[in-house]
Amino acid sequence: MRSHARRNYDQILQAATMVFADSGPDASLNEIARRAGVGPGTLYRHFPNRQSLQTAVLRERVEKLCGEGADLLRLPDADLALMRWLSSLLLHARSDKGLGAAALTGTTEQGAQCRTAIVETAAHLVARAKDSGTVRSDTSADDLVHLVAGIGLTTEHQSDSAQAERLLDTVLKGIGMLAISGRGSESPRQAGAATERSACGSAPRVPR
Amino acid sequence: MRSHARRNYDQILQAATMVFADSGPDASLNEIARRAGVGPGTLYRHFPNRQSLQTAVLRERVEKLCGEGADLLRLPDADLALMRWLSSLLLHARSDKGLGAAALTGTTEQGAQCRTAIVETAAHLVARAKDSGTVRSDTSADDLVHLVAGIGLTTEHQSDSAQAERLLDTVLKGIGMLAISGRGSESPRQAGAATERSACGSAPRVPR
DNA sequence: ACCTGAACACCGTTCAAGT
DNA sequence: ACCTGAACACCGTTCAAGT
Repeated sequence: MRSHARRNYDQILQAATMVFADSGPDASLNEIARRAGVGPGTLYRHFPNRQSLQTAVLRERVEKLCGEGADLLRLPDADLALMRWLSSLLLHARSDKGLGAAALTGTTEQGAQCRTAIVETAAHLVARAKDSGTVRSDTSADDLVHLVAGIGLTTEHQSDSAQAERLLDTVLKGIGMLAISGRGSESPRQAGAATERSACGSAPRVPR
Repeated sequence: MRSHARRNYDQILQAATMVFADSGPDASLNEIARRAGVGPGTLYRHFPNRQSLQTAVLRERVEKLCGEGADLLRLPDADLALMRWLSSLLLHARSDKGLGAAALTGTTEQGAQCRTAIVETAAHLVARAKDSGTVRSDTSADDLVHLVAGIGLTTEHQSDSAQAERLLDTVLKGIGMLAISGRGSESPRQAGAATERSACGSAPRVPR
């Protein structure tokens, strides 16, 4: 019978992934249960609250995101590494109509756990960018994650990510990156996250 | 009979103000109708959707906020004026558990109207801060409002506003304000929005 | 003509009844 | 002992029935 329960768990997770992708973080839990072919009680037994289901769906993505952060620590340019990772974090926050950002701002135990992993990854990249990069020493990793989550939330209804990337560039300038050239900068092309990313194309992110 | 309808309208608005303050932007519309002593249909007749009720509650506050922005245009220091107004905007966004920010990111006609008024006010202050202040010329008023709304959303569950103000300081630095002293700044007290505001105390914001 | 609340479909959540 | 879906209270929304 244990295998039956396990199968239910997997089906709920699979259904939740689909429904959250369709309808965003506030999707109906009953619909998820319906699509998984189980009763609502079964869903609640496996996932006591909405956020535990959200974070379960996001778990793999968050692990991948943190893994990418660890890889980027090997990149020679500390600033570039942090910049790239924050771009990925923004992509994560904006995924599935703000599901990533919603999980990041949650207050339950599962949400806090998810945020802790992300903030720790950010902290490593930030520390290195302070030491060998241009990032100001008073920069807080937790603040940075909150700012990116905020950008994700405020742009979550936009399908285009252009504005979100522009907002991230402003934040990057705010912590000392992107070579601010002072008042009334005339340079039409700042080396922002957007342009950096497209210029880099599909090149591997970590040198061997 | 028209006066009766008018009285209903006022009672709904008054009830909505109370309930939104208690329960935030997602408060139950039926409860608002109940507290106003009317049926749900009456509420829907006066306010066809949730956002029209939210913006009606916020209308006075938004007008006051825009009025404050117009007053601040008379302040000699253009940077300080923009800084103070963005502090007020953040306060607005965070009010009533994120009601202000929710109205700012909405997609209905009423929400767009509310946002337009705020972005226009921001645009005047930004333009002046570019001309006679330190704000970079590529700064967008719309982006700025989105950033503040994002900070409001990402900190809406926090009763303390300390982090929100810190995040705003980072954004201000990102647009060229707050006298960035370069990499690894050692100065423990940046002249941020938070400290500026408390240092100013209850002094009038506009000189005569 | 304008206003209204009973009624509908749906939601989140629980817990008595099953295996 | 573990699992479950019928049942409950509530939500947003509508529209036939009232004045």
